[in-house]
Amino acid sequence: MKFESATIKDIAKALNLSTSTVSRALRGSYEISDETKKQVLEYAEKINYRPNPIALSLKERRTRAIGVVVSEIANNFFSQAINGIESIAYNRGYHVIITQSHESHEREKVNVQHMAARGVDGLLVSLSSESADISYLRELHEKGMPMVFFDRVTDEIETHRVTANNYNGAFAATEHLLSQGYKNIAHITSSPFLSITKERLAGYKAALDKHGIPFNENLVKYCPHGGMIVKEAEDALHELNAKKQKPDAIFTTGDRLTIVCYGILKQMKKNDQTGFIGFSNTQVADLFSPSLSVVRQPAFEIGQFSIELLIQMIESKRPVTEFQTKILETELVVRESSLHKQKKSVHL
Amino acid sequence: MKFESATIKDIAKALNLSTSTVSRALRGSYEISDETKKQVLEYAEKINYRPNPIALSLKERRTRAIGVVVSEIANNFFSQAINGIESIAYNRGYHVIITQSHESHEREKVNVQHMAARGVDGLLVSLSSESADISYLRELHEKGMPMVFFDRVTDEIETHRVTANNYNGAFAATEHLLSQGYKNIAHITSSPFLSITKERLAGYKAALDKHGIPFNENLVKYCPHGGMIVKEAEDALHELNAKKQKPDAIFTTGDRLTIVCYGILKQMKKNDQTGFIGFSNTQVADLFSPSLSVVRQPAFEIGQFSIELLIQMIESKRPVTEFQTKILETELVVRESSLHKQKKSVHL
DNA sequence: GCTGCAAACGTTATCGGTAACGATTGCGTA
DNA sequence: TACGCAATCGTTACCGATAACGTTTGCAGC
Repeated sequence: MKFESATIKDIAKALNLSTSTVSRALRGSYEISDETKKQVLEYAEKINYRPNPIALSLKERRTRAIGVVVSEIANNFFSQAINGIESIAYNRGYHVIITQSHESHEREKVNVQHMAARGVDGLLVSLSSESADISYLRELHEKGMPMVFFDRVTDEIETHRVTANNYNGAFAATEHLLSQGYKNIAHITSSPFLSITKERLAGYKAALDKHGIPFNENLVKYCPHGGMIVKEAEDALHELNAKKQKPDAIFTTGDRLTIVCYGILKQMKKNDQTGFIGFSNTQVADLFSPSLSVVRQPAFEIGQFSIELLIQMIESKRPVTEFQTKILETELVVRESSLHKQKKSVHL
Repeated sequence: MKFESATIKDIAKALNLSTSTVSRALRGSYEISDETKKQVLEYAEKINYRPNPIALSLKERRTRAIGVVVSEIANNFFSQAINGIESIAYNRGYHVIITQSHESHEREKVNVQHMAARGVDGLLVSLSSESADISYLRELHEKGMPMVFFDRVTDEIETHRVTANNYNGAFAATEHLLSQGYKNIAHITSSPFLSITKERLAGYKAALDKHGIPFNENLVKYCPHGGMIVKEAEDALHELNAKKQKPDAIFTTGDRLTIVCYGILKQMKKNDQTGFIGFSNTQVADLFSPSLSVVRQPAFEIGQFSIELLIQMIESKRPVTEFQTKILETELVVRESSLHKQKKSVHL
């Protein structure tokens, strides 16, 4: 099967004109007489002519398309960020191509290279948890492909970055748990390679430090696939539970990981005894039982900032050399899960 | 900024050959001497040559890209369906371009037409709730664009369709509520234009009929935007609650609408008294309180079937004239929310 | 030596569109 | 009359790749 569309040539033939005359008439060039313009426009309208974007891309070396790589769209943070991206892109005349890495470095690479070859004008990248080697991105960047990192960023490539204030978010969450009287706070987090993991760990440590609690490495558990592999989270929780001094509270990172851990905790019937808070942008935290306290990231705004910066780079005449790192504040939303046991029991 | 890539011309110039020789050498043509082939391949490897897909698309009139339109990716059903689509497309060498209509007919049209113009080889479409007029899709279809409808389908266009068994799913859910002793079952659903709405309503009616309960039109509430506009759901629930004979159970359709309604019901403090079940593919139904009974659709498989059929059409030599409507069974997952009050109180 | 033929490569048209450049026409003016 | 110029349109090159067709070799065979 083949999908055929009217071309400028069809118009030219029908009206006995040259293709360039038709082209100029369609673009309203002053060189074309009003009468010819009218003829061309009317006929184009009649046969529902649409310029072929592929031919245009080839000629103009731009596609007005922007590529996005995230780990999973079935993740509230990313789907909200994508909505932010689209909200701006749409009005600026750009189309958004979404791809998923599923936390696989290989998949990420294939997607990025395919989009690059297909001529996207720029890339918005949130790295997969496996992506230690990003040389392929660096090459692309050196060849002049505009890119902006968001959420999971890297300092190996000099360009714009947009993230939440992961340090502050983690600090606030940890301090909140401390303020509720929890003293033995575990931290379940994603791949240690990720920027967000490091920043959140630093915030967690700093809050402990401020309140004179020594940092205990054994209370930090890494789930490299961020909750995509449930067993990683199960193992983490069971290991924590096997300690002689069990943690009395848990602080998790990552939308998916938070939900998964909370589910496992419920299965273990520990969710009424253990303080719990996590990074999550879920819209149903209120429906959980106990309702779920979260650190909420401004995902929509992160998406908006990212694409603003990207479009700015794309449309810049000169190569951009000054890059900014935009950091947006998170929001601590306290619900039942992180309140102290005594206080919680009032609610239940 | 501009992103430059090596072309066949660069190779030709460097090796003092013509572009066609290079082209043929790269494709391993018998017309090219082994020595030349070796030279070309080595140099291509060295400069990391990748054929320009845009030029190829222009020439070959195919892109190996498939366009998908859904209402929202932040919807468990759709994100799971997309994962199913990708799982097949990836292995068959197709790339997937995802777009969202946000339940807007206009947006859907723009997205589809852009993808068509950009030369996707085929389309996977789940209609927006506003899409009463699909003439633009019919035109595209008549011009030979392969398309498969999934989930929200139409019988105005003769092509493959893939859906869940919405009738059976609704029937089972309603009958289940009846079996729990509920007698006054409300039905909150999406836009009346949608195929899924009609099918589910029919299943609901049939179950009532089977059990001798008269159908009451006032117990059916439509939320045309499927939960995207929360007020629609609020109004529906408040209207139902204002009746002198309040419904004792609610059956909802749509991932988003189900979650939204359940949240409102909780706000109204009615969720412990009202039986509740809804179409949803959420993975956190267990975490809700009371845990949420759902009709689960085989979203991943629906995605897989859809793209299988689409690729089949795309790669068919002759125009396809025999179309199938694939209907996959749903799964009734009973949890606390739909159990009868007495039984439920045991659990709480 | 001439012809025939195959091997190995170059030329050119093509996809659809844009733009630099050329060409033709009519008209005003020296 | 001839020249310049504007108005209006056509020709052609180009973007990157492929493929039909053409061309240049060298060598075998008569």
